Amino acid sequence: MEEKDVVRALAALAQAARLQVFRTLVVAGPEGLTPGAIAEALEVPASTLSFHLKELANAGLVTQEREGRYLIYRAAFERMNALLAYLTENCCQGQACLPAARNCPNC
Amino acid sequence: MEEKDVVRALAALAQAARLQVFRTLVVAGPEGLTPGAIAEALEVPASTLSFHLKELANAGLVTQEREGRYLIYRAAFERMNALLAYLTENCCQGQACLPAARNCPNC
DNA sequence: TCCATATTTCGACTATATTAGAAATATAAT
DNA sequence: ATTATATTTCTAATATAGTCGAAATATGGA
Repeated sequence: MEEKDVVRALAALAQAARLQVFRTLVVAGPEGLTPGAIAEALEVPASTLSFHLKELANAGLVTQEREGRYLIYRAAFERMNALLAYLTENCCQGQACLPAARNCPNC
Repeated sequence: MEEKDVVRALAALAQAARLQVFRTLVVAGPEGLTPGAIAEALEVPASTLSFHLKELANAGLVTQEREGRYLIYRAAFERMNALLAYLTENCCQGQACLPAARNCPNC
């Protein structure tokens, strides 16, 4: 992941409303969610949500797919992996800086 | 780490100049660096750098200590750990999303 | 074809962030 | 005391981001 992309991904997550949207999509998992469902869950106007989803999509953190009349947004887990990998490698260099093993039940 | 703090930390890193400053401090390690040294390395005006260091400090990602005539800034590794822990726990839920083990030579 | 629903785009506005020179402050050296 | 160096704070300007109603677009169903 290039530094430019890292900054874009960080910026996409560095906003309360957007972080919530992303977290909601993470919880939803591979099924994804429609903007309508997200808007209802987070009580945010459709046009505002659309703006934030676009930001997340531009950063590569969510994907969009049309399903008939609906759109389905999904968290892009690989991209999030890549972001975490970059931060782990470049922002903790030489330090004991790997909380993952301690904090994640899956490992 | 509270969501509010997570957003602040992400915002602090979500800016090219600041991410570079932070990475430079990470590379410098526990010794830290003076603003003068950082300014020279990154070729950024003193007042601009000062602004960015303050942002990083407000986010808890760097610490400041006075050493005589100089100030020494250091990366706050624990805080970075906490940020990574939050992202790992909350933004990858239930997914194979732990690149740390794969990417870090220390584990 | 016409209507209803889902969602985005547009537009105008407000708010926040970034930049960098100049002035102020802190400390050390002479 | 005075001067020099390191750094921050101030200030004013520019630039970027966020909000949301209204209008536009896309699709499915009657």
